[in-house]
This record gives sequence, C-alpha cells and structure tokens, in this order.
Amino acid sequence: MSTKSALPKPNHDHRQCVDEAITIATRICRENKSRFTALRRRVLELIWTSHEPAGAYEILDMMNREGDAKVAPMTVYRALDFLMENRLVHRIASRNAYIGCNHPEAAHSGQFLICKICGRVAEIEEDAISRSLAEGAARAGFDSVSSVIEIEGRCRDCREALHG
Amino acid sequence: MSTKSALPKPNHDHRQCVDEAITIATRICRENKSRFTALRRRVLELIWTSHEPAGAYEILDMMNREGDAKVAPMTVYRALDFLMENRLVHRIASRNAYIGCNHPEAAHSGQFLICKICGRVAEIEEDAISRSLAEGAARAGFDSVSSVIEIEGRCRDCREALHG
DNA sequence: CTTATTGTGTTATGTTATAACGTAAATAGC
DNA sequence: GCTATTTACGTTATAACATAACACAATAAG
Repeated sequence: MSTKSALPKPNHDHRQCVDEAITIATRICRENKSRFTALRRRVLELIWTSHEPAGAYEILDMMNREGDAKVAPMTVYRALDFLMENRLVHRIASRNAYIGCNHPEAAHSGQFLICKICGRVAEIEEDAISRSLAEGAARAGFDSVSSVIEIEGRCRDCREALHG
Repeated sequence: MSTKSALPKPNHDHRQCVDEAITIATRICRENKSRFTALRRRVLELIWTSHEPAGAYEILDMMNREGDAKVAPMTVYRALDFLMENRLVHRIASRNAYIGCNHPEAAHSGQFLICKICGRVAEIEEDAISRSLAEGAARAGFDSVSSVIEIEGRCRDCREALHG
C-alpha cells in the first residue's frame, strides 16, 4: 500500500537526503565499530528513497527488482535490526514499517508525525512531550523506559492543498 | 507469550472488572444502537480476563478451547473491530494486541503504560500529554487527529518487588 | 595462519490480518 | 405478520509481517 504522496514536494532533491543519511551512517558505524556492509547500506538507501515509511517486504521487493542476486525476507529483517540497533532507522509500530532517522547521535525514542493523506512521516523531538509523558507515567507510579509516540493527522502541505 | 504477572495482585477479584466492563458495554451499545451480540460479549469478556493485552489468536484459542462451536480468525477480528468502533477495546500497536477500555464514554486516543516485567497495561488520560502532543505537532505545521501513545517501563508493583 | 566472531544464504515456519463470498438472523417498512 | 433490507456470522483462502535454525563465507583478533 505504497500511498504515493498526493503532493510531491516541489524542488526537493531527494538524493541529498539519501547521501546525507549514508554519510552520517558511515560515521556512526565507524564510531560504533559496527560493520556498515554493502547490504546494510543498500537497505538504508532504499529506506531513504522516500519519506514514507517502507515495509520490510517493500524493501525486499525493491531489492529483488534490481538485477542483483535475490534476497530473502530474513536478510532484510537482519539489516533492519542492525540499522535500528545503530539508531539509523526507526520502526513505526502503527504501520509495521521502517523509516530513516536523521539524527542517530543521541539515544531517543522518536516522536513521529504521520500524514494520513500523503503517508509521509516526520520525526520531531519535543522535550515538552517527553517530559509530560514521564510525568504522566510517574503519577501512576510507573517507571518509564521507552515509548512509542505516533501522531496521525495532516501535514502542512496536505492541509494547505486542501484549503486550495 | 502470555507473560503471566510476576506479581499477581493481592485480593483483586478480577471478575469485578469483567462484570463492570460488560455492564458498561451493554449500556454503551444500547446508546450507540449497536448490537452487543453473544459473540461480541464473549470476546470482550475474554479480553477482560486479564490486564495484559490479548492477541487476536490468543482470544481465538480461548474461544476454541471451550466446548463451544469453533470460530475462525475472521470472527475474532470482526468482533474486535466492532468493539474498537464502540471504544470498548483499544489496540496496542507495539504488541499487536488488544485491551479493554474502562471509560469508553468520551472519544480518546488512549495513553498506555506497558510493564515490561509483568506485561500488564494501564490506561491513563493526561491532559498535559495530549496538550504537549498537539502543541509539538502544531509547531511542525501538523494538524493532529489521533495518536498512538505507548509507554514501556516498570509498573509500581514490579518496581517495588525488585527493591525487595 | 589459525581461530573466533560476525555476517549472509537458505529453507522452513510462525504470527498477525484481511478478502471474498455465502448463509442466517435481526430489523424496518409495509 | 410478511417481505425486503440490512447486519452479523460462517467458511475458505490468502495476504502481510516476522522469526527459527542451520550451513557457509567473510572478516577480525590473536
């Protein structure tokens, strides 16, 4: 269900996003002494080819549509696990899909804005949200460790498009 | 993976929860002019037999372990859809599981506290959280409609049990 | 160079969810 | 009450998402 963006971004050269992501990933993996193999790199590139989260089997299909040797689901899931461990990718639980992370430096559970119209996902990092979550949990005597925050709605572009 | 509670609640007569849930559901469905059939009622009862979210196939198994006529997955999923539409059940996206809702009156996207130790889930409703989410989204030009908020950590009981 | 570790290939299978179509039961309109 | 219509449920099949287990290859560590 690769909901294509209803409103393709004007002049946004997307390859920049990919390139930047790969550059960052290369550095992060070096720092982490993790091996950023060709396979893992390819999966990360494919994830970054759009700002819509990609399902594991979508990634699989993209890989297998290329001339390359065919891969099995396991292979993709292993690469995703690696990328998540290195914080280069987040899983969007409400969609069973995966999206690139542009700031893998600090540990963070992401906060995601998912547009119901174009399907694109943006990540934000609001201290106020983190704080209110921790406080709300604490009020219930709960010791918060991590969290899944996924907000569905309409992104600016789609909303403006609707208004005409 | 029915993680049994590491710390079973002391004197908490659980049937009360179920009874209360059924009473509320009966009223809500009457108000909504929704048909609270025996099947749907049974599914809701089974969900409420624990405070751990139940998977659809767990519910299925519980139903089929009884003497009753066997049901198919579709049947369970249909009942779950009905219960969710009537706000009697929430889906926990990070677990692919379903949990009863004890205050289906008002529309609300739930905020859930999921204990990693005992597996129990509590629902909270903190205005501060809702507000910070809406504000954080708005700052990104995003028009928030609903949200998935699932906080993982340690519940009070399990934390106290660890401290000895 | 040898050994240990890590990554990948491969096959099989487990788990979660939905599509499509038919029948039965309830409700609405007469 | 009888009929038409809608809603619920049964049934079969299949889609979509994810992991287990084991063999072999590539790399790193000693």
